[in-house]
Amino acid sequence: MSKETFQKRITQLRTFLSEQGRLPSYSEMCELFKVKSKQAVARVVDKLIEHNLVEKDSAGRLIPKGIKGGARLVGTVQAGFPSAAEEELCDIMSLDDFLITNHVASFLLKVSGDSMIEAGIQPDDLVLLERGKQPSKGDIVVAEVDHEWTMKYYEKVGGKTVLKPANKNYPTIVPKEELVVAGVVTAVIRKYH
Amino acid sequence: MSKETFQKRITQLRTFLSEQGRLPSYSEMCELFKVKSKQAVARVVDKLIEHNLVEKDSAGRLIPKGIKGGARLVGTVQAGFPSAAEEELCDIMSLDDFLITNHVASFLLKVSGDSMIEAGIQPDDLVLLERGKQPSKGDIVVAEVDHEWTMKYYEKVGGKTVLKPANKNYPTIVPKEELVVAGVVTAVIRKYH
DNA sequence: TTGACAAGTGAACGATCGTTCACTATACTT
DNA sequence: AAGTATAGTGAACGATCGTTCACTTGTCAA
Repeated sequence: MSKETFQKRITQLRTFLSEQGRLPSYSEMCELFKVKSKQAVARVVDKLIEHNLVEKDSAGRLIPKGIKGGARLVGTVQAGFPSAAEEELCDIMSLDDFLITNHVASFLLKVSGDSMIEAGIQPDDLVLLERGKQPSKGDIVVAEVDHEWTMKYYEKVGGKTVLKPANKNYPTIVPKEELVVAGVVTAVIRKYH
Repeated sequence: MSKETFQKRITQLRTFLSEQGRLPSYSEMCELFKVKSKQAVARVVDKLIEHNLVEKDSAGRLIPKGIKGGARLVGTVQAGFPSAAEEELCDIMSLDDFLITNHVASFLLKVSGDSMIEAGIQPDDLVLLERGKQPSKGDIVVAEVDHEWTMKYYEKVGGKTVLKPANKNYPTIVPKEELVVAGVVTAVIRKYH
């Protein structure tokens, strides 16, 4: 099979996966690849496994691996875009898998206010929170302090926990009564429209 | 079936999905749910479809819908965390699906330099680019200008395209020879470690 | 206590699954 | 031109798929 044909079929699989949420069966791949025999498909699948794009479970069912839903990570802004030829070599990265390490404890909150603007967190950004994680000095946390919710830097001053904004127009918060850290910010996501 | 049992089973499905990359078959759900009959599973599936968590394709195979890999979107920072009781009601959002609208034309680049710092884009952030999209005034673009790659605001001054940084220490770029817009920034992603 | 509904059992169904067989067609090398 | 992999064909296989049957058990309200 030519390299171009193989790449085209990977794209077809990727499209099917993102549309159907699963990999096609062998018969479905026959239609997809315009071939009439499952044996032909089986050879393609073997090649996919060689390239670490899919896996097989114990019953022979296909599990997506390198072929998942994310975007290609291709380099840096300075280096610019790779040529079309290099593109295919790059890793596909699922943003879900990349950002979310603890599925059950992760939440998204929309940012309101500009108290963390100097940390590059703007109003209407989304922050990914991991609940129950122990915050370290300098982490950004979402906390309930004196019955109000806020997002700030988690800092220690003289053995006492304080919450520092990343905006010089706001004061550092020294909790009077109670400080409940609800979660640690593990990622920031901003989408442009 | 009690509400708690149902929620537990949704969690089991979600775990299976994120581990195996697919939804379990009816027999596998029998083991997963600790029941012995597929009829029992079929009723659970019907309930999942009612709640819009999964779909069935024409052949009866299950397609994940509301049950996908993302994180729960639960509100705003000001409002804080919902109570544990409310949590389950929230939408699960796949970050892949949310951020990436055009799979084949989307790429990730790592940001180098601080020329967009005032737009909340810091060094080592990731930007999601859509290649080939027509930029509008005010969009952030990655472009090759006079043989160098850079990320800037896309602006028009007197009918001519210029690239403005979001950092007052950098000058506006007026392209001398050529300006090639490689892609428009559609999202910014920052991960803390 | 009884009745009604929900949840689970166990067995059967045709359809499709992934695998494997022997064979043919195409492409490329020597 | 002959030889050799590579790619595709077509048919068969047992296993598992999702569906459906009649039936039993569990739960809660009247």
